[in-house]
Amino acid sequence: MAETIRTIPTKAQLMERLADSFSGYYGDFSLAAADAGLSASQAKTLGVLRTAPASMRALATTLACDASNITGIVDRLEKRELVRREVSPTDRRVKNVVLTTAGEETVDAIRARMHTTHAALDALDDADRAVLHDLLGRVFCGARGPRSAT
Amino acid sequence: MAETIRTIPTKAQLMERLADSFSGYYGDFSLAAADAGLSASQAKTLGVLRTAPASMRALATTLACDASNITGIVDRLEKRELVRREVSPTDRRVKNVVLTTAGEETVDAIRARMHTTHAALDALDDADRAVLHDLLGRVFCGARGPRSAT
DNA sequence: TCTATTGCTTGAGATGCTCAAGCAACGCCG
DNA sequence: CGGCGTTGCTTGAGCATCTCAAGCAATAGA
Repeated sequence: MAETIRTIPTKAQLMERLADSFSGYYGDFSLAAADAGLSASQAKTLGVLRTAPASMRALATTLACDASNITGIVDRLEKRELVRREVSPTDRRVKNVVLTTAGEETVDAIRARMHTTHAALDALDDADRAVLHDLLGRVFCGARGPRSAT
Repeated sequence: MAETIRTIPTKAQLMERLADSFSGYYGDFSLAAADAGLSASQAKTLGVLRTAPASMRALATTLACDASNITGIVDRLEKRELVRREVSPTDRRVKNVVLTTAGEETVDAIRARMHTTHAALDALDDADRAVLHDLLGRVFCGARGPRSAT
């Protein structure tokens, strides 16, 4: 990989870049979701569940909205059999929302249809992709940096 | 900066990381917007306008939604004097939406209140921030890579 | 047990969103 | 010039999303 020369961005520039990036990603995402006949909120919810099942409460926290909101979204997803409510065995108040097989396929199909994002990622080489994956993990997922060979 | 060792993520892993990252960003963003008394859509619209004024049509394209949708959002933003409609001098059909000073301050205030994101960015050093800024630009803004010193 | 808390749902009211329809301004072409 | 298709925005209908307040069932703690 080449040594690169960059100017250091200010914090405000970086925030603006994040906002622009998010805007671009979200546009691509919601168009892909619409292709699958889903709203952005529904697709976002499916996406969260792709990693692991979650309770209604956990979904509300992750999506930063009121729990009553999740009730309606999950109602509609359940009606389409993309998702299933399962009463928690350890706490009968809790309902765990689980993706059905059709639900998993839908998430994958939506991600596959994000043509703009895919094309952009294709323009990166493996090393850049690795760096991006790592940096995003550290910023948004609280991951530690990779092993350092200093 | 240290030489680092990373494993190469698959495309699917990278897509999932992007989804998680934007989920995290969106949560932080919409909480900050709510602090300012704005919905996520309203705040997103203001954010787009922070870079430059745009016509209703351009906003609809950028936000990947119907133009009639923008009418309502801009109506409400205008009612709060965060935004102004200006008839284009070159095409009287077109209305350019421009941020007021209060609007600019609101965007900046929202970005400043994104504590989770700020804290995460603070954990990066300057070099990492530069790399992140560059990679996001190449993926989502169609920017070319930085000058290479290979 | 009694009580406070937690997880989910319901209903009301505002906003977001898409579609179809409509008006005004533009552009082109005869 | 005059006609005519196109474009930019708005309106209205209909449903989804979202917040808030209220309510019920199950849990946890005293």
